[in-house]
Amino acid sequence: MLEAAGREFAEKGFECARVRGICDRACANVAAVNYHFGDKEKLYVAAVLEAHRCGFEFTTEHEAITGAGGMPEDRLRAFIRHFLSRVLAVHEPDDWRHLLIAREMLHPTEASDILIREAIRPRFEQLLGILREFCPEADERRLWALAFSVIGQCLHYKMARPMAKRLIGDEGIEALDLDYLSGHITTFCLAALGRIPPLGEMGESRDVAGGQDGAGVREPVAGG
Amino acid sequence: MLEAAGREFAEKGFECARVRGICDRACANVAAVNYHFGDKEKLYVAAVLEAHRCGFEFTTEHEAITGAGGMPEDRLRAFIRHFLSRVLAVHEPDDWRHLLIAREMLHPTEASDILIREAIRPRFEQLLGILREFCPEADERRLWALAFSVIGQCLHYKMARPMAKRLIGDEGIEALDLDYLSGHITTFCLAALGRIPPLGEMGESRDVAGGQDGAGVREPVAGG
Amino acid sequence: MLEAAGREFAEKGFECARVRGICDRACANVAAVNYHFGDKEKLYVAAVLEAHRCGFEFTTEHEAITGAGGMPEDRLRAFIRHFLSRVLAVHEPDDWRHLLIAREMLHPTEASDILIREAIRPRFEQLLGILREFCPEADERRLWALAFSVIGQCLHYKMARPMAKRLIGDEGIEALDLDYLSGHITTFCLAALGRIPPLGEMGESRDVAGGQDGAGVREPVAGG
Amino acid sequence: MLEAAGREFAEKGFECARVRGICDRACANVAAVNYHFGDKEKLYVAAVLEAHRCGFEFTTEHEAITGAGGMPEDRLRAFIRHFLSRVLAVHEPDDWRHLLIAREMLHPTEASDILIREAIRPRFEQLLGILREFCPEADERRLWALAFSVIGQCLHYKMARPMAKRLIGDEGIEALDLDYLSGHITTFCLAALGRIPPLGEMGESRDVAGGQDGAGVREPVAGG
DNA sequence: AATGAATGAGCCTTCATTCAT
DNA sequence: GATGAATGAAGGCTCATTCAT
Repeated sequence: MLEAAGREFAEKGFECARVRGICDRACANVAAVNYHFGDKEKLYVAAVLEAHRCGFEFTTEHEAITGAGGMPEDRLRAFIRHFLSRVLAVHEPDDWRHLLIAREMLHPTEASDILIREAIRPRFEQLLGILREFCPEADERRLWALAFSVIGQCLHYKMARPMAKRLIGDEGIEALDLDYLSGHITTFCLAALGRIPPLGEMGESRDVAGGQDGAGVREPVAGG
Repeated sequence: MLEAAGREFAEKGFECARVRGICDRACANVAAVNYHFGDKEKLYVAAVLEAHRCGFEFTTEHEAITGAGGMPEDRLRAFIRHFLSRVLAVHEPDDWRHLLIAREMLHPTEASDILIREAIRPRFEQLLGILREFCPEADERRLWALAFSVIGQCLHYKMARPMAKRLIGDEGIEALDLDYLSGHITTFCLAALGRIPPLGEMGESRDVAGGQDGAGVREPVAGG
Repeated sequence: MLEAAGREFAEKGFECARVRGICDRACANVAAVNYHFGDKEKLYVAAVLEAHRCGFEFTTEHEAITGAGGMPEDRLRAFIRHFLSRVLAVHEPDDWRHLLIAREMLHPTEASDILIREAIRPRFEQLLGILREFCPEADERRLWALAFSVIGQCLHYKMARPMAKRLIGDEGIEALDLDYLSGHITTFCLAALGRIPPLGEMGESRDVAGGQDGAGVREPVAGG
Repeated sequence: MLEAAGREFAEKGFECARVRGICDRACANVAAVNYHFGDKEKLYVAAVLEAHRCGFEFTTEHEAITGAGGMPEDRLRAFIRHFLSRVLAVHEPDDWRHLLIAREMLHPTEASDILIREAIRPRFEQLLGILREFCPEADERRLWALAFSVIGQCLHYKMARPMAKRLIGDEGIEALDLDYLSGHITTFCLAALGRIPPLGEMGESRDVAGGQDGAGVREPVAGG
């Protein structure tokens, strides 16, 4: 039931989702949602919170990977890759959870409160923590801007994907896969942060000693 | 009328916008939209194209500013500032145009065709041109990724603003104003591209000799 | 519900019938028709088919009466009387069924397909069969014309009744009741077919030895 | 304008006719009908009366043809042929006048009053007069029934034509053209009235000495 | 005089919700 | 406890009519 609701809400949004559509997916009666959840809106909140549990698992898992015990570069690389993997997963057919959360980011509802508190803010703080290691004396505002620069680059592939697809074509989009993009964004950020030579300054022959995922930080970039 | 429609569509989206709501805003009869535009969908397209005219003016103006005759750094700085100024304008009360275009980016409709062709693609190509000056030997894919890194950082403040507001508070958001953000993003990108010293490597006392807009590229960043 | 719909459709036609009107008659909600039948058109088809069931019963009953085992004269007489009884019933207050079928005859819709196949064509073929006994060597075209002559005389009292009422007055119309008309039309046809002395040639005193229904074939006609 | 209105009303009926459709046909403004006629209904009446003028001409012409100075047989034959020619003309594309009048016969409106008085009743009385010559001693009721038998046979090809087309096919309908049908109906009636040998009693070789139109009364009918 | 613009009533349909079973 | 039937509110759209020009 929550599964069905989540899919419908993720695909069509709250307003355009039809309770009949949800009940059809769940092979349940039309009255079921009102019976079990009282209300379409309450069902939506329930679905978001269901999706959030996944986010919580993600956070936990995330911390295991990007947790405090490692080089900042590695932690940032892991963060970006992990975050990006979720972003790109949105458009896989059965991943309604992240799509639903994405909708919440654009149009927060009351369901967002708990979502932010338990899933999003922890990751955000974690990213701030990583960035603070790069720029220990940066003030809060700078850290925010840096964090949004990281997040923005990743999230863009979720938010503006349909438009991007029109700009560079289906093949173009597919060429920008997880490996390539996580490598690119990590490189971009680390270069900006001065931890690796900047892009555009050196040839494609730059050392590519690698990221955990083979799409390492130092892969060749555009030559200058 | 288009004004009213644009606001309603921008606020609520196509499906949830009510033609009655539009006509109320416009102090017109419910039948007015069908009389003047045929139906709700045609009105939507008309509103998007109306919004696009602004984008077209923007492009023209843009090219004057960021046109080929200057240093790549200056052109990129101008691009980012100009683009960001449009992005941040979205949430001003009477700027429904950019919000509507943002909706189109998430869910392209038939109205997007002309929008992309005449407004978005030219800007995109322009950005690619600027980036190509930084990385003359980069392949297409790299240029795309770079462009999306630039655009993503800017667009994030439109796309995820509600969520960001919850994360860092109203005051936090207001602190990230046009001057600060355009400076930050330009710095971030130029550093990544190796045209300025990277962030995080030097003190806040770095030379800030200036951008045209006073929020110069080389303003102090996070200290190291 | 079908009752209400049938009445409304019969009275006003498909386009002018109002689903609100139907639901009012049926003391049901406006949404009832869409709930039960999908939309107005499907309801119309359902109503026509409901009306058709009566036609089907009629056909069955009809065949029992006019079936092959009898003199052609008797079979034709029975056919005419039976057909005419249905025709004249149209204007009884609660007989929407035949009126609805009459509408279908003027403006066939998709509902007509089954109607023709199961109700109208069998009767038509039956009449052709009867006529063929009178004129065994007639070609198809002649039989069609004969059949339409029979049917046309009967149907006229349904089709053009309002006009006829204005021409000969209410009393005139009422004088042309089932007994009289079935007698007249049968006489007219049989005379034309040569089975009885023609009208206009003999006095009103002609033998009236009777039809099964008392309004026999050979009743006195116009004197000569 | 009346031309346009007449066509639209004839094709679609009063309710389904659209004043915009009428004005489009007439290349006039939407407000024209209300300006010139006050009202859709008043325009309808005007169109019917316009159509009636043709009926009046018809009556005049008719009387010239079927007028008192001739054999009753010839006058009846002329009446049937003339009437039938109008009936069959209904389905020609530009003959909206008769179609409009036909609509009035099914659903008389206030426009019918003058129509009946000046166009229909005279013809009806004329037919009664002809029939009275065949049956001089028949009472009024008998004459009415006879008249309706004549009219009904003719009118059937207007009223039930769509249904007939489905029963006997397009080719069947086309085989029943004016010559054939006027011959058939005249024969049928004259035989019923005893003025010619009945149908079904003699072979196809019967003498066909002719009607004015070559589709004479005595053409071969189905043999017996 | 004649028209383009605008209106309000009304129609069919959809949908979340409720009710009786 | 759970469901199929039914409801009323609301939405988009059409159309004859009116109004200001």
